Amino acid sequence: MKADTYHHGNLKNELIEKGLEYIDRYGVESLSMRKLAEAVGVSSAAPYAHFKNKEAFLDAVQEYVTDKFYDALKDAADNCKDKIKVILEIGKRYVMFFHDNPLYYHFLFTRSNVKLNEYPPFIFFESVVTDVMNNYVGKNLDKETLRLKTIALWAMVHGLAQIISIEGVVDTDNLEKEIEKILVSNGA
Amino acid sequence: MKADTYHHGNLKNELIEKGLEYIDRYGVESLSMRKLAEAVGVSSAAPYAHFKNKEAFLDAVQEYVTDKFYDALKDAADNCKDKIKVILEIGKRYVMFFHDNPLYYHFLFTRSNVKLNEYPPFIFFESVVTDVMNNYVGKNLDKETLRLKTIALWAMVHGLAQIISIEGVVDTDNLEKEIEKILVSNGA
DNA sequence: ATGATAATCTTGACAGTGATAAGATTCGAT
DNA sequence: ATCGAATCTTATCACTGTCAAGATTATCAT
Repeated sequence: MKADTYHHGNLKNELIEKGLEYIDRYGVESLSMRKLAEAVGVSSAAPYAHFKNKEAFLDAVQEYVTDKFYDALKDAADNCKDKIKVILEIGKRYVMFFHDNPLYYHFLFTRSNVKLNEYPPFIFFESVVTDVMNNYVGKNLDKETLRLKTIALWAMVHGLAQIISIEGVVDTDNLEKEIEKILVSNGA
Repeated sequence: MKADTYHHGNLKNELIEKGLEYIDRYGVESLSMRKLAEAVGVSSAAPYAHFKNKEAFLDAVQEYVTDKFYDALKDAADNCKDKIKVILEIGKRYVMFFHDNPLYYHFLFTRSNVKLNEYPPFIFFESVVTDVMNNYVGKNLDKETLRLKTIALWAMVHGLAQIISIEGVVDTDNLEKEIEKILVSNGA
């Protein structure tokens, strides 16, 4: 082997990104470590120097996508001047994120290692809801009610994301407006 | 081979039921056609007389579970005398169905062949919502609003099922009561 | 009943998969 | 420059989905 290429140099990251590309295009099921290794130009056992097994590799990709997802929600919140509408904007971005990358949804939420209470996007969402409810909406809700409200909102947005991104119930003409209508009509 | 056992007799159904058992216990990922064949007492290629491939087999199992799911929702509606509360009761049963069998959820909704508009449980749900809104709740909603309302309700219940069954946000002490509170606080 | 045809099941094989062990190559700190 | 650690290759294993060929049984017209 040539000295130049024996050590790849950036294998770990490149595997993650190539893996995500595959998942986005073909879904997790059709992803194999060997094909991935070949696509990156490395032998089939090389990835196992960086990841204990396929499961651990997928965990890493999942974390990578979760970061993107989190950033998207945060960006939606940051770019919303009217604080009253911030929950709605996050909800729209949530749905659109998976609408743009339908295969992400299954990949992210099919893997059973998500504990919502420790899930950064949810924690962020909860803090926003709390903030908005306490400081911008008149009502002063108690902790319990606030939590139930948060869960209900998250559930609706989450369910909506699946329905729209994967099962195509809503026609895509005016998708964002349509999403808004649905969310608003149910307390977002 | 002994004459008595060469023809299994009920292989197709038994494969489906054994397969479901596996999925319920260990998840789809760890299900292999060969193990399944062995568990049922048949050679590894036998299943392919009944199913074109693994995909087609899983489709059959999925249909089988979907029927159970549909029956559960229908049963919840039938056993509810107070028509005003029927949506709530369906929602509770929906969530509980997957709470009792968490691995069903991923199996059912991970497979990307569900089109909500042709999905019997959803069609049933939509008809119930329409009926209740038109005949038991005072409001006379137009078709468009009704449809958005239905989608929002379904999305919330659907999202809630995932959150509760898999991600364990709500403690299980008074689960049904808790679900009720969440749904009621958001228009169910 | 007999025989033909179809349905069902077995055996044996193939390529592809995740994973590991043993060894080769290179990097980095000393 | 050297030695240990990190990284990569080669070879191999058990397992998987699936198919082709043939064996066995069921079905049904005659």
